[in-house]
Amino acid sequence: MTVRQSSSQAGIDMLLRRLSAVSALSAGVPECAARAFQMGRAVPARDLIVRDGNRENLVKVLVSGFACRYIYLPAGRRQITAFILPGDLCDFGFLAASPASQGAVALAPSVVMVAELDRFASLVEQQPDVMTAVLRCAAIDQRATQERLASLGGRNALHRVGHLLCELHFRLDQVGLVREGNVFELPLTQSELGEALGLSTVHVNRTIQTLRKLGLAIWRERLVTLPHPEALASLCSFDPGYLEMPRD
Amino acid sequence: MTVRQSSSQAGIDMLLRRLSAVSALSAGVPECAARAFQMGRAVPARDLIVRDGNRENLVKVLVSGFACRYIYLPAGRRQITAFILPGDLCDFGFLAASPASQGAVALAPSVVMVAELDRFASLVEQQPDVMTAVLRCAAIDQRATQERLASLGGRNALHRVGHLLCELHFRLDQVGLVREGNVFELPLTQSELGEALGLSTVHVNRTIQTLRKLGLAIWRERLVTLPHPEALASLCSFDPGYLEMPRD
DNA sequence: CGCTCGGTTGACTCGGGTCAAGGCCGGTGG
DNA sequence: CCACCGGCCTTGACCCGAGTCAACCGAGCG
Repeated sequence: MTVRQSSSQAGIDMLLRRLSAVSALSAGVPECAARAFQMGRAVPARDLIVRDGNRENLVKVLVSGFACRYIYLPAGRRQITAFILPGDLCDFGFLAASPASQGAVALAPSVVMVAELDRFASLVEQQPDVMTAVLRCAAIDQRATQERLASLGGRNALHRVGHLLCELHFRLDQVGLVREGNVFELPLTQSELGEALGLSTVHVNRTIQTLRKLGLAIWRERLVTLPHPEALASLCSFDPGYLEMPRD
Repeated sequence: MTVRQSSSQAGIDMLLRRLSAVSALSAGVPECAARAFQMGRAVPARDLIVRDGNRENLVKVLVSGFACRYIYLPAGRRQITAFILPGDLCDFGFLAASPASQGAVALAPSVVMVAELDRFASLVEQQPDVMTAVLRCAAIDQRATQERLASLGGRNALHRVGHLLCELHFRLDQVGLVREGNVFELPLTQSELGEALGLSTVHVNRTIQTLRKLGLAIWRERLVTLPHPEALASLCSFDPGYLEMPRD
């Protein structure tokens, strides 16, 4: 019972951290949100979180772990279109009353928290701030996709990898998941990185090594360290503007 | 006076064509929409339609012509993230009460129709169908971005160009802008195509020629002809699913 | 104990970028 | 009216970043 309580609370906390990074929330939100969402469910690595084309009428939030959205090219190649971090909504299809446009899959053992769409709708009705925040998250998601498009269109391998590391560092920091010394967990394989960046596994590997030799990023045993985040950001011309909402 | 009327009517028509391709609209929509929007304004090629980061509180619809959204890489390279066709909304930033995430610029002489945000809000209040349709357009826009991401990540030049031609053919057809014989206007330079697809101008040129030699696409004098749209679609594995909403 | 998966390395290839030059307009100014 | 100029398209020569193929290593696991 206590376990369920605390586990559920952790999920709500994470969601609130994410939402409040994006717009101010009024005082009643935590309680209302807690009523809308069910307890988190564990999802093993590689398990589907959202099936492509579904119509479940559920709003899903990643509580912990690591996930991604993807689409398949007919050639069999999988293109990762977005990384889903703790606090993030897994899919924004529900906003348009449309089926999920793409699948989402856990890349590491994860916990996912779910709300029925009608319960979420009444949450939003009581707490309009939440709607604003969610729409802003969707807008940021869209911008991040576009930024990655620009990466694939115009940056070389080194800049792509570095830029993505900067993005993940920034986003994880927003929800309090970066440790002392700019260290964070990155439970991805190099091949998955490649699927997101349009690079082969081999080349991702070599690029990581270059970054290590440059002293700009050390990635070992699922842990990434960025010794000089500003230097890396400037090398890859990473500007977090696209991940934030301007304060009014 | 009559000119204003008819010109304004053409804009509303185009918008309605686009919206009703995506979800059913109730009978009152045309009249309400006509009240919300002002008459179209001509925009010469290369002029800005939306300034990056603005907060104009305007909803803009492209009535005729051709436009794109873009972001700049610090290297100076411009990445085109979306093509805006007649009937399309130019920017979805207003949905999140956020500034425009990116600029939009006319690529050909165009006409843009504008609604004040509060007038648009009352249109949406009276006609909730419009909100659904707009959200679906935003969702489709997002999917198209992801599809292009997959193109840059996993397709070669021939497939990228062919796939984009298929997409434009499909979308122009949706709003009635494809002529007999699968001919449509494409007022773009090859360099602009390259900016959207992450290819150099030179290579776009060679690729177009290959498509012509294959008899799959003839592009000359701003006019594109697709002699065998199905053959091109199958070569590039173009599946328009991502541009449609499933019928309920 | 052998198998699979992820990371690492080397050798080779090739798609597409870059540079450079020439041709074809359409616009502009003398 | 013509000369000039700047976009845009086209072509050729050359080069390099990244893909592919192949092999090996270490760790976790049935």
